[in-house]
Amino acid sequence: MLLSKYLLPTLKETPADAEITSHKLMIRAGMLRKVSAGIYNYLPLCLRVIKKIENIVRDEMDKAGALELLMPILTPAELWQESGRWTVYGKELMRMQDRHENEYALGPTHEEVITALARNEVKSYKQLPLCLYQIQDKFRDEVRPRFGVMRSREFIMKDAYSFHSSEKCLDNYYQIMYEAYSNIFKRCGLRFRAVLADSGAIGGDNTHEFMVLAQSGESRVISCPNDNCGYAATDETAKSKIFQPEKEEFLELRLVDTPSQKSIEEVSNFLKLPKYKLVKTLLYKYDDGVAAALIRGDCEVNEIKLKHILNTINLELADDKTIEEISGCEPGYAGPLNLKKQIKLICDSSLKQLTNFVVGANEKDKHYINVNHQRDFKIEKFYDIRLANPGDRCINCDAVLEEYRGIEVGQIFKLGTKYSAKMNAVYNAEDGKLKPFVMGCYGIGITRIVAAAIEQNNDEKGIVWPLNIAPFSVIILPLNKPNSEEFKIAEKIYNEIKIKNIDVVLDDRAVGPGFKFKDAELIGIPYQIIVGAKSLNEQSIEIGIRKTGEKILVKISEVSEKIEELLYEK
RNA sequence: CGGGCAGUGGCGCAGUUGGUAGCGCACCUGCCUUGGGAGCAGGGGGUCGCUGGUUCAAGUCCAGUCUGCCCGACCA
Repeated sequence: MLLSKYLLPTLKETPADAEITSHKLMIRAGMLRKVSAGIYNYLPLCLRVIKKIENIVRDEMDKAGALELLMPILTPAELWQESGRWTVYGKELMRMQDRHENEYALGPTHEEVITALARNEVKSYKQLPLCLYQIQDKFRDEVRPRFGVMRSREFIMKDAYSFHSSEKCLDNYYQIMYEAYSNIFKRCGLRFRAVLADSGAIGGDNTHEFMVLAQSGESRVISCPNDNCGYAATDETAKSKIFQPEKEEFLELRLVDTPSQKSIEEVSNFLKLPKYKLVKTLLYKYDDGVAAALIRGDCEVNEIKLKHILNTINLELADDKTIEEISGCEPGYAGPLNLKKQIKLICDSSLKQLTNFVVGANEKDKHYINVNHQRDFKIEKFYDIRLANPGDRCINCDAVLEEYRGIEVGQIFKLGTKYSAKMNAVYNAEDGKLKPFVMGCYGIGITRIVAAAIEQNNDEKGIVWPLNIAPFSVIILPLNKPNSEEFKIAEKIYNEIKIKNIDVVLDDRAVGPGFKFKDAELIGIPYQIIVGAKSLNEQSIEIGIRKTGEKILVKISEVSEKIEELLYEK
């Protein structure tokens, strides 16, 4: 490839609306241009990276026995209605009508389409297991697209779906996919962790997210530093152990004045009691009802966990009016005793050991002290609704948990029969009976990998591509003007390397050396072949290594050999 | 959806009390230069987001509207 014929609009200045490193660099390096909010042109340099990643993904998917196919982007509403997601998916689903006013959605994921395909085409257990995948544009109408391709409304995703005749077979294949995913991210040169996660709108029980470690990541992961344990989970899912106070002898329940003391902080200071001796009562509205979540004062409620327990997707803290209706008093004094209306109590297990604690009295400016559950109010069951935090202890090995931030680049799910049962996707089992497919699904955000790779691999000069996903492996920089001696040698080296099937680009533009160096560094090509007068006297050129800044002097006659050595032996 | 900010050549920005739309980068032509975004000379490119209003006169003032960005809420 000749750079003079390439579209490479690099910028000296950082665009005003880019916030994170990868977004800035993708724009400056001439990879990305915005078309509309969360919608982008991927310029040629970017597409080369995308294709490299796609090919790694294809290779690993094929090795895992998956078959590539291509489904439509435009999908009919009926399929989404069958699964129930036409309503459940909410506003993120991009919807549209055709001229006959039939409704469609631009696919954000393809469980429905693939399940409908399998329902029609896969009839027998003999055809199972089967895994199909595609690499395709996906649409999600994000509330707030941001950070360039990190959170965009149209993006490229690899989505795979597997069909099995038993849970056991799915478990087995899930493990194969786990390995395939690990290989993919390793080959892309990413530092990542697989963590336990919540399954969100796609559904299913068991799921791992693959997180690329980065400060700019939008996800928070709680992990165990003990390598033998390896526990790691997103903050939505993470469990932990916390400090448990000694049980005390029950003291007499008392109503005390706490004038204008509402928050845990205030009441704790006022009564001179540690926060863990207080119990928070939070009222939540969900679907048509209200529930009270009880948790120790030094802990926070994890709303995702609470959603699962209440089996709802709509959950929000109750407004002041609702609080008054339930507790009979203004917000700040709600408690489990004497509630005006009986509602469901969801009690966190942090209360289990707790004795003689404080709760709101459902009366203005009053709290109860020396409250004990079972004596003063009944708790039928304890749940885990607590947000895990770094500093808590690991549930497996008791080590102190850590926290880091990550970019989610992939997720694998066990769906079970969630979709096949609803959509009546059945096959003939060995015993002659009709059974719904047991399914799994597996996604990778291809374009998000591009951004994640840049987040992890950059310096003050620009991008530093991992070799396997670099748009070009080698860039040749003749430092003199066209038709000079340097240019002729550079062209010769270019032709030599090109026939070896190496991705090489020749910077044959009629610009100064500084310009060429800056661009080569900005776009992050791993190896530069520098052809300049300085070393030419000695019949040598320099090979610059982007990552280290190191320069190796090599005889002109040995350049292509040396390049091969660098590319294939490292 | 709530709060804040902003829309002026491709990009980054300036434009004062209303009075001929400017600068840097990029682009084009020529000369010159080639180990770190060089220099000189010349040049092209704009209905100042849109609609309406005030005014002799609006990028500038007023009203409305659209779009974008940031924070929050939300989120495979």
